[in-house]
Amino acid sequence: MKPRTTRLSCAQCRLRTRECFRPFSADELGFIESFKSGELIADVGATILTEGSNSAHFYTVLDGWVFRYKTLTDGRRQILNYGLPGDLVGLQGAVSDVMHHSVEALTSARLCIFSRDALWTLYSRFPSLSFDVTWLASREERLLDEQLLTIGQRKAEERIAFVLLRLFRRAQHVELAGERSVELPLTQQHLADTLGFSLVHTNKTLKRLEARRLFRWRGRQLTVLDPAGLAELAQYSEDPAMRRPIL
Amino acid sequence: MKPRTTRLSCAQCRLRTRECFRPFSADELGFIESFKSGELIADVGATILTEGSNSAHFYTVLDGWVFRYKTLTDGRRQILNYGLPGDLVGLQGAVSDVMHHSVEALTSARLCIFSRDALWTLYSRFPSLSFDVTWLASREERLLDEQLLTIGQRKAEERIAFVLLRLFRRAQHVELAGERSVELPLTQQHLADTLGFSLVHTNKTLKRLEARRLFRWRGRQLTVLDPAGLAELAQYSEDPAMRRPIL
DNA sequence: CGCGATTTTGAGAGCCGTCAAGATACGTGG
DNA sequence: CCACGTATCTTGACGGCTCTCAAAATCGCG
Repeated sequence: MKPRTTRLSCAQCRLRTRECFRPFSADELGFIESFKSGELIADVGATILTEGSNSAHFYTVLDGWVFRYKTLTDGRRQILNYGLPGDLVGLQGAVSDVMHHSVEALTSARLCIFSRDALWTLYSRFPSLSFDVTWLASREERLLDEQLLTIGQRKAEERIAFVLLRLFRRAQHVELAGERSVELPLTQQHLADTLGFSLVHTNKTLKRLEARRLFRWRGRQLTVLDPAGLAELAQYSEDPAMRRPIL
Repeated sequence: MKPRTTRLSCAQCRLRTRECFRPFSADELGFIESFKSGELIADVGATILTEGSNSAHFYTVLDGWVFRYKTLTDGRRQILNYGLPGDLVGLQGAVSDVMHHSVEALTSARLCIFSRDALWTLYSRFPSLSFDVTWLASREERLLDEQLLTIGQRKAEERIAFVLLRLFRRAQHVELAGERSVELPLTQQHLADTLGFSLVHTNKTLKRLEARRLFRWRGRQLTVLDPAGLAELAQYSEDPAMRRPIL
């Protein structure tokens, strides 16, 4: 009988069984297995990667939520994006030398650790996985493009509608959300720092939208009451569900 | 608006001789050569890629400036980033299926055409070039992160300082700018759509900065009078010059 | 029950958008 | 070479969106 390890083999990884991820060959799984150098458990608020440092690792989120952010010297903080299970974080630091943003755990989180040095081996031996990495980078870019459009051009109510609906759909896709509701681990301060608004203005806009019965957000529970209305307000276009890669 | 195509060997490509790009092996050059399926000449204002379409190609900018943008249904436009010689555009459409942004020529431009189908061959046969593609995607992500911080958190004067200095440095890096000045092909409307400001407010802020003698922008010529002052205002950190890849 | 974190609400100030009009630059045809 | 039209830039006035400051209410947790 095998000794019980703290880490699951990739083939048994509960994440991979979810419908939203593409299946992998035994070869691929074997390599990823060897590529993986452990798991990281991060408590709420723990800093996973720090801007300006050069990390030896990058990660796949296995469990929980994290977020990427940048700050200015006087403390202003911009949240760039959120990481949910299946998302890759820290690739940028692995490809270039220095991290240009920080990553923090929004909930307690479990991450799969990859060594940066091993990335080159992946590229030389597994074209399919290399392509996956590029796919993931390209998806991140798309999310950033959308966020830039949101912050640059959408008005307050549209911004909130867009960001909440986007997070809801992303959570749904990885089976973290039900048909109408999701447990959102954000505070209004997080949302404000995502939108580029002050906390006060975020709160007032949120209340106005709730009064319009588009959604209800109490405690950690976000309930989407009128998905179509939200989508119309935000000019949110649903993207076709497809099975995506994961490292 | 009608595209013409020509052909030029990659080994002789004048872009590659510039110091800012990494050297390539004969093998790599040979493959890129076969990978290249022609050149596209785009006139000022020509649309190179369209959001929602699925393009069969992606491109490297050889000459001129282009920009990526997204729009809302009522015409609001967010410029996401600019493409200068050496930059890759349209990779996202090649990796996923549909383009999620549009690309337009800011000046008349010449682009190297790559067939999307050939991307897979590149990944299976040239790990080094695959890694380059990922490097380029990661660099684009970094620029978007910065822009998100700029639009979300920086104030009007800081935003303009940051964007102008960033464009100036990028142009310098590819030898499009001199020690103190560059020919910027943007209108104030482009800048406004980049910053998320109205044209009027952009103009007034621009005048205020010129009055502080940080730069002068007359006609198409931008002259940086006080780089250190600009950098401090914008909290712009120079990144070390390094030789970067190009496809 | 008490404390810190988070949320909520009000008031006043200021940044930024819209509207409008004029000025300047540039290309084209007469 | 000038006239004219279009694109771009500039400036002023005014309204509104968003910020800051402040304080109270609520929640989460030991």
